[in-house]
Amino acid sequence: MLLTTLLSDQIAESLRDSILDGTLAAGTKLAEEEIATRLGVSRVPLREAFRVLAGEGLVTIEPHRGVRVCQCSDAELLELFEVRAMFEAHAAAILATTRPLATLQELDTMISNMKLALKQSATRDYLSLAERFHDTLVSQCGNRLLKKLYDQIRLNIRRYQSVMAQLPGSPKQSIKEHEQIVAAIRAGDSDTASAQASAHITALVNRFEEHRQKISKTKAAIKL
Amino acid sequence: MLLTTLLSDQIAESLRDSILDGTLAAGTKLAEEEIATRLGVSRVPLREAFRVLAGEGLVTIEPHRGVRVCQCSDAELLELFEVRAMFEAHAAAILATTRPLATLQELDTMISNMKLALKQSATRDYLSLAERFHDTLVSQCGNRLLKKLYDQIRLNIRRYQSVMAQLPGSPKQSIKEHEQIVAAIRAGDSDTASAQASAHITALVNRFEEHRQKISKTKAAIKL
DNA sequence: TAGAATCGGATCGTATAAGATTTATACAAA
DNA sequence: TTTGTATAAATCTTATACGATCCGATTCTA
Repeated sequence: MLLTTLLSDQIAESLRDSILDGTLAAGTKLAEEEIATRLGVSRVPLREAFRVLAGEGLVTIEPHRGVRVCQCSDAELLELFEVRAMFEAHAAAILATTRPLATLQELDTMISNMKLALKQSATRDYLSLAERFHDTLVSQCGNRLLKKLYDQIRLNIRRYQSVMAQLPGSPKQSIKEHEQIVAAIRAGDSDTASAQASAHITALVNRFEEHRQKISKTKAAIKL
Repeated sequence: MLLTTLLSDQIAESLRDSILDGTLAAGTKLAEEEIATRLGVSRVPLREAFRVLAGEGLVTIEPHRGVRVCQCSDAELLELFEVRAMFEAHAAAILATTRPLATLQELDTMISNMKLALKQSATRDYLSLAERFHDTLVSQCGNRLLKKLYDQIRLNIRRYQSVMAQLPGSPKQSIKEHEQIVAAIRAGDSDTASAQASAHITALVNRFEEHRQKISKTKAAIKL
């Protein structure tokens, strides 16, 4: 059999997918024996895959206790978003100085399509486009290390995508924010571009915070 | 509570140290058999250690071809410094809003000691203090994820510390820059604090760039 | 009931072997 | 000399088995 990709990488990918889509929920224990037999692989590549996932911050390895899917607290989630805001703000600032025409057109097209999706109530397409918008921002800034670290952040955020998607958002306002970012980049205004990019994420976090407070109040009411 | 450390982690630490201090130079191949026997361990934990180091960006794993110490190009080194500048600028901006008294005093003390070390021509102490200054900046900003990613960046930069330390720098100017960062933080001026922190790194990069150009000119002259 | 000893289960590390891929070497052909 | 191919060697990858070690829980003891 011709093996082009390493088995350990295939295992990592498989487990990563399961963690990101929620099949393996936070806190789930990943028992070596069980998963090895389930995937039909041996312990050696599986343990290597665990190390990769641990490096990505998706699982934690506790010596002699096993591997668990990371449990991300609300505080850590906020830290995640703060770092994400920093990355996107920096990327936007760089783009405002380089102003690559192709990228700007690409961003314009995405915003147009977002408007279209919104008009057709295609929420799924809309969210997909929004995600691609932000990825493009960072991908095109020219710093590959920046992108690499950003991808790692996004990996962890993606686990909470379903939660974030259900927030009572205002798509119209969101689209406007995207347009403001692109406008600032096109104008070559680094400061404004980074400020807008940062504010865009902050707005998302604020909505999450409000939602979380409602939830905790509801829980408190139930307890009474 | 973790009573024992995993052998794979000990191996990773050992190899990491050797890479950082230059014992294992960039491009060196890390043959499984050879290193396993040299360290007196078996290959399973060694392979796990390789995965950890790969996640830290210190080695690259080429399927069926082995593991090599990463070769960092000049362009990648510049990217590294740009990202580092972003991190420190962001940390400084946060500190300017929180202004923790203890941290400010700590930074003051470090600068005093830097002046002292400079007066005594204790270059080693001076560089060590400068490094701690920057670490403190990021450690005290309150975002642990930020610090975690920053540490990873620093790990890679540390490999080139000996090169950077030999640059014809101006310690007096450097100390002045540190003072300006602290002053901006104390004044609660986020924008200035981040700008100063960023400029401080940019100054370092500029010195590196000038030095690199001299080197390449020298090499070109030799070839003629 | 509190603390110590014990036991089961899972993880960790080693050793060994077979399968797969790359690299080296030798040799023939252009 | 260069190019291409076939074989061999070396190394990496994966599988499997076994013992050692550690954690958690249960049981025993005072």
